[in-house]
Amino acid sequence: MASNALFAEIAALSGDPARASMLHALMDGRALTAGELARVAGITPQTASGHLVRMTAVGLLSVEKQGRHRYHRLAAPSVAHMLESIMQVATELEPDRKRFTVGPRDAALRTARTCYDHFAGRLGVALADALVAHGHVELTSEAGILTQTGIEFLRGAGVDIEPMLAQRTKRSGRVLCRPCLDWSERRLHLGGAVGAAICSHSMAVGWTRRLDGTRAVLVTPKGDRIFRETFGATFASSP
Amino acid sequence: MASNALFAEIAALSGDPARASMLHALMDGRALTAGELARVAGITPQTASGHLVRMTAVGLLSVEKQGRHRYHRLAAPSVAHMLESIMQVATELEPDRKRFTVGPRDAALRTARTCYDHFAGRLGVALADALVAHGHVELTSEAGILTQTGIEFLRGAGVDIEPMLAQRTKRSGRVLCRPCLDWSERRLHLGGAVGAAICSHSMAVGWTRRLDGTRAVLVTPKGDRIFRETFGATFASSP
DNA sequence: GAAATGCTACGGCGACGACCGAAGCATTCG
DNA sequence: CGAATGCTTCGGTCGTCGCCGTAGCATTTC
Repeated sequence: MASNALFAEIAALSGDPARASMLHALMDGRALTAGELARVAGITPQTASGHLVRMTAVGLLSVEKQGRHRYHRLAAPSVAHMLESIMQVATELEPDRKRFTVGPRDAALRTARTCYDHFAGRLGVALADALVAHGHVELTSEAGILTQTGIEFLRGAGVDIEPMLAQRTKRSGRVLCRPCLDWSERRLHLGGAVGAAICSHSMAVGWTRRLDGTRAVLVTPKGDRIFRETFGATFASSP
Repeated sequence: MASNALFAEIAALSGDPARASMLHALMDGRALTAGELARVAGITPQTASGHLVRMTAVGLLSVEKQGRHRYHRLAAPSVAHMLESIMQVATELEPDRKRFTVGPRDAALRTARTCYDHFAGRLGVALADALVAHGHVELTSEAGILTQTGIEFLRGAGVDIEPMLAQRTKRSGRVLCRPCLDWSERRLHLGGAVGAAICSHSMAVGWTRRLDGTRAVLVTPKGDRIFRETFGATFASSP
């Protein structure tokens, strides 16, 4: 197989601490500037620029020029999925040293955050649990499906699922979706197209909004009511 | 998040050409000796030993001592899944230079091989296609499910699916499974517990057997008949 | 017991690459 | 038009790591 070199290059690009920090910061699906990424990684802009050029050249990142800024984002969902899977291995191999350092910022991240294109943290897990409990979704570590009642439920909640219905399998009338292991909660939550649809709709109608410049997500009072009353999800904003 | 260092270390370990070769060779789920892995990677045993110690220390590999040999294998399915996901990114980013160099060995690999614990290559794709065509499996790039008729079909074919039935979701009576993108065929095939069950059963009853010391798989005449007549899979042993 | 095999620890060499300072291009603002 | 901002390119330094040769330990074989 000739692609061994490319495989190694991709893994090596992900394997430098500074680049890993940048990729991690990009995992919420937003586009960040080179300066922001440099700050996240704790390196100078020159060094960050070099890293970004390399990752873009290989195709891990895509760049969009806007004024004097250059916005970088993950080039494809498969890249996000790869980072997830590496993170999952890291989570499994993590020794028992206390799991994650606790800080104010981390607290917000654990409460609710985005994971590339869907919700994670306690919010993501709570929503997934609620959907499973009501029979709207079935979920295992290998795969998930949105049931017929789930399709109707989401449609009723205003979440646009038409694109997903187009790709659903003929016989089932159900939409397959992807499970995603949350690294802070160590629980499954809802990824894939279904999770993305819920997340983007929540942002669009103001159930949630992004917090400053991080992956953290704020649940608005309106969203809190919807999630509790309509979705039936119970989660506390503080652990 | 404190696990950034571990994330980077895991990716870096996968990112060296020699180590990548070894991990790749281990992706069929078998356990190989340090010497075999050294030969695969094209390095001396001393160097390979160093690599293996490091990967084992972190937890990517597990070792089993047997006489004067030390057998190394991937430590967990999540590691195989991670390697798959990196390979998928590599496949997507591969420039148009002709896909894979053709050689006698490669031809056998493209016909039928194992992918950690299930079938890949034309055999894997053909089996997945046939199961989908008969309504036994539904498959998208995000997830897959084994339908009720699929459960009965596999049971009738003698494939042990009891362990999977134990983890199936209550309401559906269906077993979720994992899709896996084949890097040579660029098509989905059947991974996860369902794919593993089919593969191990095929090996056990002699429908297939491993070819010398590689990932390549030979379909026996008996297996060829079963796959064609019972599964309804059509695939040619030469492209 | 001695030789052979498989693997691992040690030491040194060589190269790749991560990093920053200085300098140069684009873009925006006053 | 200058000044400021954001980013990139270039040169040079330094640390890390992949590699092998030698040597040493375990296990098997004769």
